[in-house]
Amino acid sequence: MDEQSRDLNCLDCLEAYRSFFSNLTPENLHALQLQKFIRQEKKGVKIFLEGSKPHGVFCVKSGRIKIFKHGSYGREHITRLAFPGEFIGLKALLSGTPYSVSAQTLEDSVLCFIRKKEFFQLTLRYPEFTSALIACLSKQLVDVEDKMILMAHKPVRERLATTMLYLYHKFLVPSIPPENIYINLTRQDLANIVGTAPETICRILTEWKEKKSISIKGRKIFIHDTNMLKKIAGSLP
Amino acid sequence: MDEQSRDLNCLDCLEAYRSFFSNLTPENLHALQLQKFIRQEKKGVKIFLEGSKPHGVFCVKSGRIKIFKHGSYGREHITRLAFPGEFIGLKALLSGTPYSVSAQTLEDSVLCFIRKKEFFQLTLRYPEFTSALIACLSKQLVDVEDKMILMAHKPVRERLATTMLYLYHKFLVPSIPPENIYINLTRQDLANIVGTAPETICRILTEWKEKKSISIKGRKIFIHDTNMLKKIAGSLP
DNA sequence: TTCAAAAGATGACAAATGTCATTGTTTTTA
DNA sequence: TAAAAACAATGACATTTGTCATCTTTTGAA
Repeated sequence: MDEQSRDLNCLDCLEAYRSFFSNLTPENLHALQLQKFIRQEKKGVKIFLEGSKPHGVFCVKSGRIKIFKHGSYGREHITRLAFPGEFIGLKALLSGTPYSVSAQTLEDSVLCFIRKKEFFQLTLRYPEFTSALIACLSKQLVDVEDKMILMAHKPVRERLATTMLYLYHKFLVPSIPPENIYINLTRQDLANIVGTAPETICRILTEWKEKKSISIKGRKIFIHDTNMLKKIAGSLP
Repeated sequence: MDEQSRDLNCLDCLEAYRSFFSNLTPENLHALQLQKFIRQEKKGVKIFLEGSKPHGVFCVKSGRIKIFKHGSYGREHITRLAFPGEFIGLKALLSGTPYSVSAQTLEDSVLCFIRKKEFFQLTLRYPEFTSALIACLSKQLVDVEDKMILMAHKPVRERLATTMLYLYHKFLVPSIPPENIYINLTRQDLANIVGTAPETICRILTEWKEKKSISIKGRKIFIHDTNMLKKIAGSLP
């Protein structure tokens, strides 16, 4: 941990409206606020490794984090990207098992860290905190099951469309007009999310580009026609 | 609910050693025992439907239950099979959302039912019950993520090998010698778990049969050489 | 700003999987 | 137990996706 301080407020994270913290009462939040450490990291830094033991839980303050598993033949399987306001390493901490995944920054990022001991004190002291945790885990379970079905039962094109729509919404920020939002991931990372080869990603993207549904500037992917993607994803008739 | 009684003991379910209940104290178990209803169902009966609201949680006493989602074109995506000692509908109850899946018996089955109100009273009265729930959900999350990676990043042959090994272990019962254990599912159901067409299942099974690693009697699949399957599944070198 | 290294795009071909049709067998139900 | 219905197996062929090679463009570090 390169730098530690306590000068960022948890209320800032609340602004990341998708946060788990939006379930918490101000009292819970204040308790959390007193307990946390700040960790600033450059792009490409590993936060923790598959197999190691968690000593607490992280919350993303800014930046994006890649959560992944090493597969055979040096392949990488990305299980999710973590955005501001989201927990990292919650599962491992709660189940009392080593990390089942690794985490690495995709860009310069700031993380908050709450130590194991203080985290569990919070669960003991604030029952609503525990309820929020259970609701959060159940919700995650529903989401992962949906993703599992998507991966198991749909062709690559459909998986990519669904993934890009999902990412698009995650990248959306109120302060930036939607048409300026872009997905900024390597083709390899996209392939590692969708479960295919980077060449296949390129081909499908080129096809959609020719249909003017998206445009591509280097690594950046701009989405113009979400309805077209929704049709392919099967969420529109 | 066709029949209701209270004459089955939760300790019986403990014998289903894989049960969540093995995490519970005798006191918790006794409390549960007093609260539950019994529901006996024939093969093929729907226990609940995707989109409906949960009024409690089920626990499988005997039989096997198919948990699935309806997809496009009348397809069916099986997310899991529930065996004796396992909960059904826990996610939905805990997250306070409608069922995200449907449940249907694969054979004549007996289920226990604990009503919502009594279930949440248990969580309030017994903190260890809540901890067990959180650990259970976290564990499930790890499992589903593994399954997601399997489905997203592995070819059908590997997915089928992994699935069959998993099912084989689930079907194992101490009272029956392992060589008499068989997987008893339609090719369609297997395909709906693995995410492929039933024809593809048939072809791979025939291939393995010719290699003497399995044998097939009608619908029943006997596994002779688990190591060969483990090799294909990638869990052996 | 420049340049090396990394990443993107694309063609050619191979392999895996899906679809449809047909036939024989097992399972279910009356 | 017999007939009907559902299921399993298999061939032929279409489609999708993966792999390898090559060339171009972008990115990031000096």
